[in-house]
Amino acid sequence: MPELPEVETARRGLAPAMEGATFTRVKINRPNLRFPFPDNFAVRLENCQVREVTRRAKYLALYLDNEEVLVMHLGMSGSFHVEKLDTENIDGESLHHDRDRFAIHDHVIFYLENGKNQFQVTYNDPRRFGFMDLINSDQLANHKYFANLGIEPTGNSLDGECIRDLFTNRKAPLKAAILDQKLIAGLGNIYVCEALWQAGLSPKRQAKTLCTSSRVAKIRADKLADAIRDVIARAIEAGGSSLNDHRQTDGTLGYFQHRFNVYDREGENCNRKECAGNINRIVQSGRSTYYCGSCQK
DNA sequence: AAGTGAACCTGAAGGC
DNA sequence: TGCCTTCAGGTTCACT
Repeated sequence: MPELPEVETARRGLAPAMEGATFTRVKINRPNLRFPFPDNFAVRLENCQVREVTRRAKYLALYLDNEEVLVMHLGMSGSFHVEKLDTENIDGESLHHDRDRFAIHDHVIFYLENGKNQFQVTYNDPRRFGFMDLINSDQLANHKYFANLGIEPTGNSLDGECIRDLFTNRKAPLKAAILDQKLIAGLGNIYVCEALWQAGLSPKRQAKTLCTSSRVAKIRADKLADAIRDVIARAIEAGGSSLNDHRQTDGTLGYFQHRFNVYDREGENCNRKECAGNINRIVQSGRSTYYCGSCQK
């Protein structure tokens, strides 16, 4: 699931429960996710206080008071569920309708308290492509997870000039270039398709075609940068997209999926006003690309 | 070096 | 009803 907006949504759900709170107990229900848990994972966390819950690209990084950082990636199907444990809601009528059914995939349970409240944070991940690791904070920036990450598509730093720098001499299709985490970090298959539609650019066009000195190339690069920032910002605002089981940490659904213009809309009409085309599905680098062949050039 | 496709794992959906 | 195939939000590794 989780592309940058979903991870940011998870971060915003975790922060109120975890920042300033201390791990009282950590329970792992299997020896590994995508990778084995680091040695003594639970013991190293217990009694640590969380200073800050941060996000970089699709990674969550929780800074702890012992100078370690809990790094977590949600893979394809990871999600968190936060429950406040209080006297009136001992058994927490969960908003997760199918929690029981998926409880076998509750691989990690964090218990925390902040002197006032107690929280249970459950990590669920059916496909187990996610992972967790503990890294010293002074090694974080140079760690393999983070060292090669590209620019963050949030804020205003990603602009047309930046895209032209990144895509210079790139022969790969534009779709593949935008998906490359070493160039721009955080976009996944859905939001790449959406951003390309919004910019009116074909996913099949070579990335370097936005880098010529022509006026039209510069305009295209500007439009693409604007579209990427806008799609990501709107998706974060909407609480991410909920496909299948994906929910926000309080169990409610994100709703950005109701605004998809191309993703998973094969055969349907293009949503652009003056466009009479419909949405095609092709496979690029082994993954589905959805786009309008009429208005994306 | 850069680009492509398979692999990792489980569940849902569709065809027969 | 069941069995089979295909596909899914990500990343990494092996290969051209």
